[in-house]
Amino acid sequence: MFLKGYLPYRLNYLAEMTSEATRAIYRRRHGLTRPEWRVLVNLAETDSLTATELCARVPMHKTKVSRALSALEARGWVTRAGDAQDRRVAHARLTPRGRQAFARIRPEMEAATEAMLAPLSAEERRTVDAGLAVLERLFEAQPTGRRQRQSEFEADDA
Amino acid sequence: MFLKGYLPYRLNYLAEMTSEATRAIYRRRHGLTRPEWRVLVNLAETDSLTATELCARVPMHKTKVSRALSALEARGWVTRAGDAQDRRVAHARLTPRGRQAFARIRPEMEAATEAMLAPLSAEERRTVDAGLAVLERLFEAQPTGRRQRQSEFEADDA
DNA sequence: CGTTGATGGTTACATTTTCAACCATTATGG
DNA sequence: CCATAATGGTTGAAAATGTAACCATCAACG
Repeated sequence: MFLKGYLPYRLNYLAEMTSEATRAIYRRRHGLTRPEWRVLVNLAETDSLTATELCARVPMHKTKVSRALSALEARGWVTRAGDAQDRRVAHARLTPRGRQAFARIRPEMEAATEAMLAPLSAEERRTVDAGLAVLERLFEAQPTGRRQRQSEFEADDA
Repeated sequence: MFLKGYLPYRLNYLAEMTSEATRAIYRRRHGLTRPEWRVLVNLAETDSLTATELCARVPMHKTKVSRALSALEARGWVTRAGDAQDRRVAHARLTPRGRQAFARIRPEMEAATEAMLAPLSAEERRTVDAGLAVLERLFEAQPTGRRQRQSEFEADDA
């Protein structure tokens, strides 16, 4: 059969399934879009990041990052400060309220993920991890045919 | 670290990476959206399907399926015929031109996928397959917490 | 310096997707 | 039968995304 067993299909299906529970949390419960949530996570992990650094880390297209930052700023969760050396760049960082929000949401997200994976044994988790690691190495090792990052790539959740 | 190693993130990243090459084909070369391509695949595999059956197989939200069918019909690749028993349902099937189109596109899609996976050994492919199979079983076995299908779920490519 | 080209980031516009409401038809239950 | 609810499918408006163009600044080089 053409469809089943086809790799991009399988990955997209699983990505969607695993994202469902967490999306409900950041989206419905906290009114965040996916880019906003991802930017929030990355800002919480580091002290401050420019939009370009966020693009590389998130990873997402710069327009999404730009809009996510604007939305989070409007919400009072992020501030942006200009750079002294290079006046093109702006350093974004979480406000205290932003950090509090992240501290509230993060455990909900982790709990939802863990609940979803609860039925898996340690052995099974290793099997999953090994499979994904193979593909990750593939794209790490073979950047050919792949846009030089900052691409309009999309990745869900946290 | 919170972000890396997080399952939905990893799956989405890989889904996006593996979808990139095939998307360029159905989209740029053949002017199809993702829902249209997926509907095309499923209609090519079976003789005829109703929109509801497509929703279950694709799987995608019914509005996407509806619009994909309309687009393919406008393109002359699909026809829809009413049901004798139940006048709400319509059976969609590919026209000869639709089948020809699929026959043209399919090998391109398969070649792109195979080219992408070419660096992987048979052993590595088994590892990938085993990992994905674990997760697939998880969602097969545990339909709890998951909308009763026909959900607005999204899956890429073929 | 002045021109040219790259880079960081935003904005505008077209396309897609989501969400809810909707129509038509069929099932259900007094 | 009649009312109510459920189902198959479509549509419209709002939200999100993709794409390209754009502005400002900086870097390179004559």
